[in-house]
Amino acid sequence: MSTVDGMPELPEVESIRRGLHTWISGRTVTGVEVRHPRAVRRHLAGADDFAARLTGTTVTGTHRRGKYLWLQLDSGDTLLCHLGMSGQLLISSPQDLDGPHLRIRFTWDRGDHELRFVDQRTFGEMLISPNGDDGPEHITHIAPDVFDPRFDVKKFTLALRMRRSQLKRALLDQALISGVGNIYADEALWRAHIHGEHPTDTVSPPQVEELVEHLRAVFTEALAAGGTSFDALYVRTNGESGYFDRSLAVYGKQGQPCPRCTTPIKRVKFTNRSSFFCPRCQPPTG
DNA sequence: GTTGAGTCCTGAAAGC
DNA sequence: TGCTTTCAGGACTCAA
Repeated sequence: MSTVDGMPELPEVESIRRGLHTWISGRTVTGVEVRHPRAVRRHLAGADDFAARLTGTTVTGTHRRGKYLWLQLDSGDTLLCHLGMSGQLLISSPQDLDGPHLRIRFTWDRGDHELRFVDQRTFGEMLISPNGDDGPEHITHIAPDVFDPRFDVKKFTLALRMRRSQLKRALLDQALISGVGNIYADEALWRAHIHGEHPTDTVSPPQVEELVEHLRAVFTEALAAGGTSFDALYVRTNGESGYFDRSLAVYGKQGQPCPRCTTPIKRVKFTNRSSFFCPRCQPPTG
């Protein structure tokens, strides 16, 4: 059996954003050291340009959409970040050992702490993106998440019903609704008693409203718990692991009793990953 | 418009 | 025991 990794989803990213805001809002970047070029692979001008354009800028705000996090800079640009599978943003003492997966180090005008982008699997990345009317220009295709004031459940329902796809697949499409990953998709679908393979074009408006409410609830609970963690890959900005995994009902629980009806949770293959559901509470017909 | 396969990468687990 | 192979997982690209 392979390990189940806890990848940063919306609650984890929001938890990190809040931690970052406290530490670096109003601070000026004095140095950037890119330790691995892959960490800035989408910053096409390269690591040196990345460092040069950040050095001397001041952080004026911290923002998030879905799983993307960005720092607003006084230069008019944003420092955009996606944590990928295993990314961490650590507030570290300069005396702390670097560790093998340090990708980028930021130093600040107050030299008591530095920010470290640490990422074992290097699926995470950072880039400088111009700030447009709709946030960083590189993520204009990313839909609002369920906490965004611009999120419109009626529009979302309409978009879903116009698709000829399956519900879980649609939930993971960041261009349709952002911030939902494999874990919370399974949890919200279980709470809503809906099978992930339910056709999108026959899902009812009340079903979508209920699903969205469950997404908000599961995110809120995870955020209160500090994020989900299955192993050492995910830690908050101060290095503490989250612990929401104790509250998960179905994700990673194959063979264990459904918390509602005690039917063993099933695991099925889903586009190179896994889906977990209760075959009784979430019948395939929806 | 939608799906599926491939790509990136690491390390744990499985297989031999 | 120790080596090799397999695999997960998000976002993106490309082909069908």
